[in-house]
Amino acid sequence: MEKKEMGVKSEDINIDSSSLLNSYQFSSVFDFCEVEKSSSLGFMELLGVQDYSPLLDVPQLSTMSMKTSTVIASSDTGKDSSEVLNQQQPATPNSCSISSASSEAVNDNKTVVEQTEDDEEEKQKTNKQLKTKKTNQKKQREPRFAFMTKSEVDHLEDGYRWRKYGQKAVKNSPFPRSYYRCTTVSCNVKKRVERSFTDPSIVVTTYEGQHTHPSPAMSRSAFVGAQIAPPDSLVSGGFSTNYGSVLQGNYNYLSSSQYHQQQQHQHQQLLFNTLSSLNHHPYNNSSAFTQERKLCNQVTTAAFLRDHGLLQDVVPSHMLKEE
DNA sequence: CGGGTTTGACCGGCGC
DNA sequence: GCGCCGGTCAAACCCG
Repeated sequence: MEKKEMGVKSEDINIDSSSLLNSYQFSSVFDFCEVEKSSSLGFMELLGVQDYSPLLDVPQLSTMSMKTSTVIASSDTGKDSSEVLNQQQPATPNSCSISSASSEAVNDNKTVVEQTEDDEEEKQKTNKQLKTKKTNQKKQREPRFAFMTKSEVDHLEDGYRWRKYGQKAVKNSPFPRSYYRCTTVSCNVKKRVERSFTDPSIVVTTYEGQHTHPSPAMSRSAFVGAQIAPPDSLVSGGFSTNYGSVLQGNYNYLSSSQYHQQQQHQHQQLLFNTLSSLNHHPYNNSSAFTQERKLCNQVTTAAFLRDHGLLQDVVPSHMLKEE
């Protein structure tokens, strides 16, 4: 199948709909998330947007997001819609892109039934068949969140411990894709890491699922006294990433809702750091990039302003006022 | 020796 | 049905 140039075209977005300023800001999220409208709503939740229901009734919004979605999806039609940022090519070489995808039920049924056969090969075959039968029902995917990050290293430190379980060559790309699983037992979060081949300085990290536990770095923090550590300090509790320091603090004794909020905060922090790094992209003098960066900033501003009490303390004012 | 990585094989989904 | 491709498995290997 012929691969089509993908990307968010600025001209596809009706940015003159001033009467829909609020909607426009959200539509930017949709556009930059490069996801379908429905998936974008998951992203709204991620960003802490409580009430986005009015947006569903904005025809222009729907049109815009669907339009973009079509552009993105056109390279590989019929693909699993939950696979949003699995792009052979990034949206545009310089665009920032944060993707989210959601799916309903989770099927992590991987039970392998014990066999009493003596023949090893036969046993393995049978196991595989059973496994196949078990997972016969349409495989459901965990929610996914993708980040495009400008970074020298492929595997970005995010505070969790990962075990690599596979690596595959990516079609049309000289860079392989690595598959990681969270090492914590009973936590089936996965992550995919690949480098954009049109802009090798950008790493696309896709998280699948939600951690069922605090990050080890956080636990250490709690263990040594849970003090707020200076940024970029690993030993004293916080942890830094290649794209900036990620939140630190006490993860012990959190209620589930608090923990959920913390996780959300962490995602937001990752998002923020990603956008920050893109703000200093060397190629950001292109008009297309500037245009999209403006949108990005609006997106973050809009989303962050809706985050009552979580992010205002970490978002520098110049980021909020920029452009 | 335990935990992580590498890598070829395998499997399921999908398009033709 | 066949081939391609993304995702996963698991044996072999590596390393502290």
